[in-house]
Amino acid sequence: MDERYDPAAVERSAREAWQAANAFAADESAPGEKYYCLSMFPYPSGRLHMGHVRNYTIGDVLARFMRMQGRNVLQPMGWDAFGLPAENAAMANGVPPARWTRENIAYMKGQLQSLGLAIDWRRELATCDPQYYRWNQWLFLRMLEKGIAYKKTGTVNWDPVDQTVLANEQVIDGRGWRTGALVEKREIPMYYFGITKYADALRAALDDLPGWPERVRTMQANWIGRSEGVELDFPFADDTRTLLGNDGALRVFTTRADTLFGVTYVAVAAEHPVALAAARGDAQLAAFVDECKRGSTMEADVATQEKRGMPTGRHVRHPLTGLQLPVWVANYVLMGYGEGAVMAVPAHDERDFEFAQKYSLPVRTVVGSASGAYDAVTAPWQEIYEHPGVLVDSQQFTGLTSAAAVDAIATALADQGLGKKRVQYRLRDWGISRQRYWGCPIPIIHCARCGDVPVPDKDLPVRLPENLVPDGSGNPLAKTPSFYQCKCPTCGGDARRETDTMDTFVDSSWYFLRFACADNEGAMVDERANYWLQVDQYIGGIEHAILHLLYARFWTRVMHDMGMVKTPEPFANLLTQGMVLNHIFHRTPANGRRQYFNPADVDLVIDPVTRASQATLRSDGSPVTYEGLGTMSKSRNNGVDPNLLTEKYGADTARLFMMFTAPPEQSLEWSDDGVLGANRFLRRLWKAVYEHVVAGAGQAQESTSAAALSGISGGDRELRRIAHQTLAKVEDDIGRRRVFNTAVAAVMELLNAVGRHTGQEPAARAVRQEALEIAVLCLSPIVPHVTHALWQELGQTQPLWRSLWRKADPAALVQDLIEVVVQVNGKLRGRISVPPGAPDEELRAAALAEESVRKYLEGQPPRKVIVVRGKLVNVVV
RNA sequence: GCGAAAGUGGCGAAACUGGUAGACGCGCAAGCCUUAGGAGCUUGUGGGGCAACCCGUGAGAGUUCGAGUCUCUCCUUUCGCACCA
Repeated sequence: MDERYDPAAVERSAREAWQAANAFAADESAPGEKYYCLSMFPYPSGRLHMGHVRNYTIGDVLARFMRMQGRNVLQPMGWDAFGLPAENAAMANGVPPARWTRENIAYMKGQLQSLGLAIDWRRELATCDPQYYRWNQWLFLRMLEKGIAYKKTGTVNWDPVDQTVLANEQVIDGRGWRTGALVEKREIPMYYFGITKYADALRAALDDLPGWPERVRTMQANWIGRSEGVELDFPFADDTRTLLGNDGALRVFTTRADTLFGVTYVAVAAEHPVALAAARGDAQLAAFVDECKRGSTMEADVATQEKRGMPTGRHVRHPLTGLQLPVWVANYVLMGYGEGAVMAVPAHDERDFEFAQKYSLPVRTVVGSASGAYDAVTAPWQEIYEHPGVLVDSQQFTGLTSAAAVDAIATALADQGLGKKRVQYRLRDWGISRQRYWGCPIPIIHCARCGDVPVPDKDLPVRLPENLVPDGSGNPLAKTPSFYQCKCPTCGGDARRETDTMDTFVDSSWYFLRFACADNEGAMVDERANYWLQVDQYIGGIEHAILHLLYARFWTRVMHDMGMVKTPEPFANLLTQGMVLNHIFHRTPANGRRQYFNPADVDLVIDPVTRASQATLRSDGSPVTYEGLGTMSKSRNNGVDPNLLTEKYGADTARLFMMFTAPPEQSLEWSDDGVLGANRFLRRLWKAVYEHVVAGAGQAQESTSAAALSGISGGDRELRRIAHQTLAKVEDDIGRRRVFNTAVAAVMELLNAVGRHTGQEPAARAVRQEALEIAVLCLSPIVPHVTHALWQELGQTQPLWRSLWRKADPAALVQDLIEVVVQVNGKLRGRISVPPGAPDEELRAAALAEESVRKYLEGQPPRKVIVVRGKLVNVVV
């Protein structure tokens, strides 16, 4: 055995052994209960970052641990390979996105492999493979048939200079990111998935996901946003009905039907038909409506805008009082929610109040607090009262509580056919059309005679040409006749192929199903998906808490309803790992842009008393500004390249650092010293095994069976107890609690105990042999390479990756005497040693006999004595 | 604004069920060793005090024999959502 721990050699040989044995190939017919362990697949951006390393290490620890528990484990890996960055890189380098993407995949696969992940690479897939995305297209067509997918106009960000659609992240301060031109909103036809039909099912099923973090479930529930209310009609009081050509009423949705008698105006969104109709005869209004359409479609931007509006000149009648009310266009009303129109109650709604104040609209108070603290009758008009309460000035509903009034008013409206109770969701249908090149083509053909014709299944996949280079102006597919020119499948005439591609969230909504049967060319999924699904453990970043996870749940449910998979929910357990943080340093030169410096080049000193920080750039000795901790990112130059880390110390050190420094859900602070510490521990582990092995060289190996070790005593017995305690603790920490830092700490303690243990007689050697085996076994999911080597050095014939976890020997855990704490008035005053099963009376007597206790009793009997068996005795004096 | 989570040594953290606060590691200090290394080993390390002891988990109150843990009020930080009618 080498005296020195050489990570490069150790890791190479371990990986070769795994590869030669095809050690992590997952087989449906293998024994053991299945365990599907999945980390979110990466976007092939070019290189792995530390967030990936953390994500995949967590998954690998669980996958390897479960293997050792006898489970039949599947851990696959793939590539979320479509998307905008490839197009940007293509523009910058003049290389087709396909080539850029595939080169990145090849490089990053090498990086992943050097981390030693126990992955079944035979199942690898990339979403840009036609054999993958053909099934996107296929299911899209099935959804179209079922009416789950449909076409309607939607609003997009339009760059008038580049003549192209922009993603939200390409709009900066309302301007196009490349041209700086003011972005416009544009209505274009798009395809949608009817996820709102599933809103209630998706929301209700959140309660059946106990393995998901509470906060993710809350975020999803809020996103779906269920609210119960009343939809009601305000009949038009003028000729608007003929103008619109509809049944003659303005429909609104409200959750506060109890405030109906406080309505003083009705407000509609700029895109509302009433607004558009009114604008036709009113140039000023038309200009305002037009202005509202400009600007970003981002809701967060909309939210910060000042409230503005204009009267339409149109009027409606109050459904119950018949009073005439003006209709306003208001920029705070969203076309996409409810009916795109609201009944405005300035007295009881802050937004309506603000608007009414600005435009001098009347305020009518109709609810007061039940306690009388807020007197609705005498309340000044400058105040609003948003809480529920008791109704005033509301005809026959006066005196009812808000809750009762909602029901009574809804009934009254329903009787007249003017309204009914309804549930409204915040969630909107999922628009999947993207006017982009590098994505999955939407399989539709537009024919002048036959309309929008689905591509027949036999013609799938609609292949994306891979040789195009986008130039930033519009979608290259729309400029490639060989792609868009086609024949109509129905009439055979000349037709035009849809050039929009699908949102990349579609690609990632079902990849976990395809891993189960990635080689099946004849079907999207097969029975193997039912074997592996649900994913037993899904691991990924919190940034996917809403969209990806919700879309994946929706897609799985659609496939479930079509009878393609048995489970409606894809992920049984979810672990959201924390971010990887590092320090951020910058300088702002007088003339130029802020310049960021890598923390590796900066010395940081923080005064422990004043908290003042002093950061100095090493190269020039001058100060830089310290911004604090933040997520590792290219733009702030505070990333650490995983390659440098693995080249210097090896993958095991990187993995150990990640697992030891913080629990998986918490953010993790980068620390060079911490990495060094992890490496030091592995060297100590190596040395401990080395010294043990060398000292015993040439001797027969002592038996470490429980029977052989039953007669040991003293230090031997103590070490054996610690070893078996560690075994139990690590199993619990990894298997149940999902905390790895305390598992590592426990093994560190075990190794410290091994260091204190001496003796070369057979019994001592056997105990130490067993303790080292347990240490190596416990660490093996976390640092698989070095433990693979040490396991062999400890004389094991079965390779570690084939070995099973050991159960702690109950006999080893038994202690002759245990320490019990003695408190006086809850303060620690002493300790006594007693047999584990000692009765309360004995504990009480022993505690009272303690010198430290008698001192406080001063000859008096204690007021009270509390005995917690096996833990403590508290004497109250 | 709404919602959620979190505040513990010089630092990362531990304390899972109300029961010894600070395990484990980093850093630091002293000493030892040496093939002088990004090495290794030993010891110490919450604050105060010679000591007995006292004080200590963001602040303040409460429940309890006993509170980092439970309750209330407040402060701070982080994250998410954000004109959702």
